[in-house]
Amino acid sequence: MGRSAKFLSAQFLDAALALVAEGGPEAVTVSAVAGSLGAPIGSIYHRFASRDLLLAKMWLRTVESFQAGFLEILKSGDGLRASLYTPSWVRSHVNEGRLLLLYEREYLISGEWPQEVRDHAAQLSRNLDEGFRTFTRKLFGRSARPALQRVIFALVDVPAAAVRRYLEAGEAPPRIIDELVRDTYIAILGGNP
Amino acid sequence: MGRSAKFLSAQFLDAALALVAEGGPEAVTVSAVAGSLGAPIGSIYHRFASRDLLLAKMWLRTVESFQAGFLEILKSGDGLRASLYTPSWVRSHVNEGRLLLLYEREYLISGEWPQEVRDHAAQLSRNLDEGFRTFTRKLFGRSARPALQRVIFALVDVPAAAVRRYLEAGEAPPRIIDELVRDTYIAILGGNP
DNA sequence: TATATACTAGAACAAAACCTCTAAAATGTC
DNA sequence: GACATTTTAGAGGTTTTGTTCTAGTATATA
Repeated sequence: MGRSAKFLSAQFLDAALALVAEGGPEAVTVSAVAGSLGAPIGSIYHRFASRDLLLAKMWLRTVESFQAGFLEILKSGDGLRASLYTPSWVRSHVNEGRLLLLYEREYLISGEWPQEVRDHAAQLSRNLDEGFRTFTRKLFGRSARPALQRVIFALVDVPAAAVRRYLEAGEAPPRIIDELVRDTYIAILGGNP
Repeated sequence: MGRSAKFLSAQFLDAALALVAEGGPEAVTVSAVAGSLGAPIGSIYHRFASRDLLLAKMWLRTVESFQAGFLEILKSGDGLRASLYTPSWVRSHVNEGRLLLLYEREYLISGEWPQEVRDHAAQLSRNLDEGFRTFTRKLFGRSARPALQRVIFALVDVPAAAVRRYLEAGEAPPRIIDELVRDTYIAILGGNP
């Protein structure tokens, strides 16, 4: 049933990820991806209709990987642990961390997104929203909007901020930032009904 | 002493800034900058040796503008007010905020930086470091490294994080984030000798 | 007014990007 | 072994980019 593949889709995504992490989105040219695997350009277009679709798939795969672990903790209701998930995850996923935290999504995939990608992204976004909303309800009772903003700040924005400058420098985030994230979490969400 | 200028350097920088803010660094093509002013390409190269230099000058001008106000407050010793400077500045400088907070510097100007730019950037960086160090000494006595990290977290990283998601969405940061930044500041640096 | 000078104007060029397209290679099924 | 199908292979087209270069234009000063 046909020739067996020499290069898998995942390999192209991995190569693209490494290129983004090292040189930013514009380093991910189709020929650079091919070149870093020793693969021909044709093999990439055989699997991905366009460069944009390759980047989008890479982005979705990475977000999904991050969110899976994050949502699991969030659903357990342990907010403090959820806030520490980002530093922890980033330490074992440096390239992925650089992709998600250093580059704007709209900028990574310019122009119109393919429908398939839009749907997947929308679903991931819904899952995350849902997770935050139920967590917020659990913590504050009825989810008033300022409450949700506090939660997102403490669980997403602050951990990302703590980690970003180290990712930019290409270093692993030091242990001290866990303290900072924890202290901030307690200040923002700690003393709550 | 020669023909009077129809287009000033600052106009090119302004146009480039608007383009970055709207479409990211890759939207800043030389012809796009020229086009948005109705200027010929030659006029740009008459003032800037290369596209990279244009972007670098734009970046330096923006950083300098931000830092001037920030350092003034920092020198006064009012850390809380310094932490609220970022949200405030960003509200009145949306494009500049997007430039500084959304795009990695190394990525904006790819490759080697011209010497002149490196010197200027190094000086700005020294000024900022110096400001943080004296502030930290004032607050903690001898500047131990973890103390400096706390200061940078509370004064730079957290305010930037609070603001970033609104800049990405193209909105002005709401007032509530000032509360969050303030609460975090107090938690991280508030109860100190 | 004449001239030197600062600037505008944009055509032209080389490099690089994305993508297409044709041909060949390799493998499972009859 | 022959065929159908999947995949590799990469040369070539089109578009866009940064940059150069030559020619022309307008102005301050003498």
